[in-house]
Amino acid sequence: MATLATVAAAAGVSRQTVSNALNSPELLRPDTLERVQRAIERLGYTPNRAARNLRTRTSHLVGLRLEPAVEGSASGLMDRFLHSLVESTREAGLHVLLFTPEDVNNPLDGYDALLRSAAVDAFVVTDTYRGNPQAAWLEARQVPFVAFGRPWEDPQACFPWVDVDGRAGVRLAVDHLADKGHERIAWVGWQKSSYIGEDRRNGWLDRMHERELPTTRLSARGEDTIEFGRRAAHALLEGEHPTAFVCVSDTVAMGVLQALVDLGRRAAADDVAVVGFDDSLAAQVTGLTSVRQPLEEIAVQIVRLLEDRLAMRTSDEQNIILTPELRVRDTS
Amino acid sequence: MATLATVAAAAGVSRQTVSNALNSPELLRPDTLERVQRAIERLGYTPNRAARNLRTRTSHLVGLRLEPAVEGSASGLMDRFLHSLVESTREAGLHVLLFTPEDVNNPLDGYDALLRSAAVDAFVVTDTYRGNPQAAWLEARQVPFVAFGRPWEDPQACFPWVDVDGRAGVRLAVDHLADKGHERIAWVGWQKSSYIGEDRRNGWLDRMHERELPTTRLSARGEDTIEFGRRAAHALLEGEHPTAFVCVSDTVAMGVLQALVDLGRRAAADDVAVVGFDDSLAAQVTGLTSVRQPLEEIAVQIVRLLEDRLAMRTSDEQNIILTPELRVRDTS
DNA sequence: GTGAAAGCGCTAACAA
DNA sequence: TTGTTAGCGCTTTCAC
Repeated sequence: MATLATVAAAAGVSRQTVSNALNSPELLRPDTLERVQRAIERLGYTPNRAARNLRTRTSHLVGLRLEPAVEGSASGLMDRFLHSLVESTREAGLHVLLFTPEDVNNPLDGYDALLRSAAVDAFVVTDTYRGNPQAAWLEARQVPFVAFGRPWEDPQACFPWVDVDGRAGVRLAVDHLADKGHERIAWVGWQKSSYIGEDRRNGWLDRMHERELPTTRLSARGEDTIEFGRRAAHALLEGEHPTAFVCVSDTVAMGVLQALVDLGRRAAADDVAVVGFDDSLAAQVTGLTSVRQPLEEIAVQIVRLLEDRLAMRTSDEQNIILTPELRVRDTS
Repeated sequence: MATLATVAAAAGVSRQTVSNALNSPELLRPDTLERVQRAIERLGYTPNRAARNLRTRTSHLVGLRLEPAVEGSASGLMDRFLHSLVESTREAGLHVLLFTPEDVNNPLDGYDALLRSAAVDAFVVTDTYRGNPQAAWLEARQVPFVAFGRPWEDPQACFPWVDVDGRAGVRLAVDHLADKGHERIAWVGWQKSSYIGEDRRNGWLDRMHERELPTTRLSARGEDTIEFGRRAAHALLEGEHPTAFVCVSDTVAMGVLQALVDLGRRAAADDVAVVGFDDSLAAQVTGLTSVRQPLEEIAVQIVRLLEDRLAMRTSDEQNIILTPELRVRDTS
């Protein structure tokens, strides 16, 4: 395997000159540079990562803790997000290193070991929906990181994060349905304890009030399960006869769709309309209209903030909220 | 940050002794070992990865090239697989490093750079459905790797791989349906050019013949899209009136389900039964019976083979075929 | 603009 | 059983 020394010998220069050709090419005289570059090319030389890491005390690796996917939940956002993130990190000269905790219930598990062994330079923190002790922990240790998800329980918390404006997403959904003439638009959401759930629900409330549409007894709250969506839809349909449903998630929306099948009705623009949230594969495949998170853009912004942080630049705006878009399909 | 030297000084031993305490504890006298371990504990010492990597010429990193997820396709297996893989690698003291190619159409892109920079020790190759030039390329360079997916186009190819017995999976589906009394069981599959598609289809053929059930004009082939599934189901229902469909994928199965809705019929055990393949989130969420790939076990076996390979052990059996199971739900 | 020297933190080989 | 020496491949510093 070629090393700096090999290349230097081949090009008839010293090792440092080769190193400079790679890291500060502007220091070399053009002809020397080209001679070195040809030698590098010819020998297929690539700098050894371990040596470079040891010397520079960086790894160009970003850690990401993979949380267990929930079976039976429609979303599966991680796949799309991961791909975008790996793509963005590549363009920034970084790589993504995955890890899982030994103890899933300990939100800090796994971070410490990677950090102490200097295996990663930074983290991307994604599991912020349950609160983010990781963020506080990392912040306290001055570890560079960017969160996907904002610190709901502590809005004052000062660290870089990127999040989606769920509220705006649901507003889009309500507008879409109201524009189609729907007036009795129901909300099927998560429990009050969920910050994200309440944020999305507020989008529904906002717009319904702005458009002077009724909301009384048109809202249901429960778990993120199909079964809950189904039960909620049955109850709502029996009571206030909504003509449309906006759901906090695709999973819940799938339950609503099932309820309509139970009743021999169709989820469609001309009967009962249904809108989900996440634009999961299940939504794409069943023709469910859904709010789509801009995961690609989120990844780009996360990496941008990460680069700022790694370069010790303080970004002017280190909290970014992106607006989702509505993917209209058969069910609305 | 604590180093070997720090710990050695704290414990009153030499650096090498600390190193041995970590890597060959059996060499130390119990009391020395304990003294060193206490110092390690007290100082919160973890060996520096870069230094260790440089010295041992290993990184304990496994590269995985992330292929773009196909929008509109139901499967989304990668999420589940990745999680299992990361879990298994953790237990083996390895980590997963993700990368994407700059040029998606070049199946080799990305491997070379990681290899030459000694950034990874090995690869897990997953995109074998299009043939596997990567495998040949890696094999030629004696790079340790294990493939998820067998070398269909070159069964003689000699490298470690783990795959799922799609044929057996479909046999399970046919058995299940035939046991329920179905006789006219249709196949909706991929084009003849797909090895995986043909393998699965053979499972259908096998069992149908063994049970002396008809197959003539009960088979359709096409792309992996919902639209194809829908069209195929319409055509088959008009012609040979099948009472059940076995599909090569959940995506296609979703199309079949839509066709049934079009015709005002129900996908259910007592009307037209439908079985998919992959046990995607879409299947879980729509109640589609589906063949589930044992991704967790696949990951375990891949890591086992990887460890063998990295330890230069030649495994007795380096090709492993695992049998999927049937997840029975509402549609059958 | 180029080269020589030093050392990042670790482990393999050997000496004590 | 423990310690000493050397060096993995690179970059940083400083002299030329």
